[in-house]
Amino acid sequence: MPELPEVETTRLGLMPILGSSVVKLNVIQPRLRLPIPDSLQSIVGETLLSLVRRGKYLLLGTSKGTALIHLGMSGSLRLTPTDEPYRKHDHVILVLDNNYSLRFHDPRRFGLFLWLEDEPSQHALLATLGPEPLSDLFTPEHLFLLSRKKKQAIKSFIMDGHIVVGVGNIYANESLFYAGIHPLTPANQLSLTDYQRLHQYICQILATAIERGGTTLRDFVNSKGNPGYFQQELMVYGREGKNCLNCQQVLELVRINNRSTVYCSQCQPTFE
DNA sequence: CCCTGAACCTGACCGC
DNA sequence: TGCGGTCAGGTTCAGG
Repeated sequence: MPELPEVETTRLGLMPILGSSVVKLNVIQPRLRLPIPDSLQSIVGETLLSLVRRGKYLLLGTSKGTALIHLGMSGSLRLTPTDEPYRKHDHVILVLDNNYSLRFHDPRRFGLFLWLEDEPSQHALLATLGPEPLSDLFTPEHLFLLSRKKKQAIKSFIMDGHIVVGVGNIYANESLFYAGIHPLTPANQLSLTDYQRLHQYICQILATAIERGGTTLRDFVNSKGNPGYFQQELMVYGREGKNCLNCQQVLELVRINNRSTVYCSQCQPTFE
């Protein structure tokens, strides 16, 4: 389930673990996207000091090093009573000193659970990431300048974590719909004005989703206050073949970089 | 360098 | 009930 809002919601829900110590580590399945390193044993005995999000990564800090965690497509982190039975696909268990355990669960195993001894921001997986979408470093000008030599589809461009982190498939679809931009538009064909609009909706949709604590965009209202945008579900994602909630046009489905892409041919007109 | 498609995995669902 | 195909919220990497 995890897009950036879910990762942030996970982080906030786990903040109570800070201050507790790890009394035991149990690695049941070390084969994730990258193997869980033996050095993760170093976390045993450590007090959990910080929990920070960078893009869709979570960084669990101790005085000796940092656990770098990614939930992939199907991962989750839960705090459970230590005596609760394991579930299938519980791969990593941090037993804490307060009768609770932190459990990393990930059926598809596209996630990560690494241990970094050095400055985390220097790690290869983090060093080249783009700005946080809800930070001052993410601006319309940033998108505009980086896009000038890119003829790839705008949807691929905003989903590239080296351009901006945290825009996953759902929110890429939704942002482009609200901005009225066809997802196949070459990135270098959009104007600064287009990027101002797109930037605004990326920020607004992510912030709203975080406020709501998850994926759904219940009651999301766009900046124009369009009453047609007040509804219970996503506007386009997963709605191919149904009517556009803004204009009733049947929503189209295309694949862009192997990802389902849904759009309204009337609200998101084809680029020229 | 740019870009696309495949790859990594398991599970849910759908049609036969 | 089972089988095969397709799809799923992420990211990296080979190859054109």
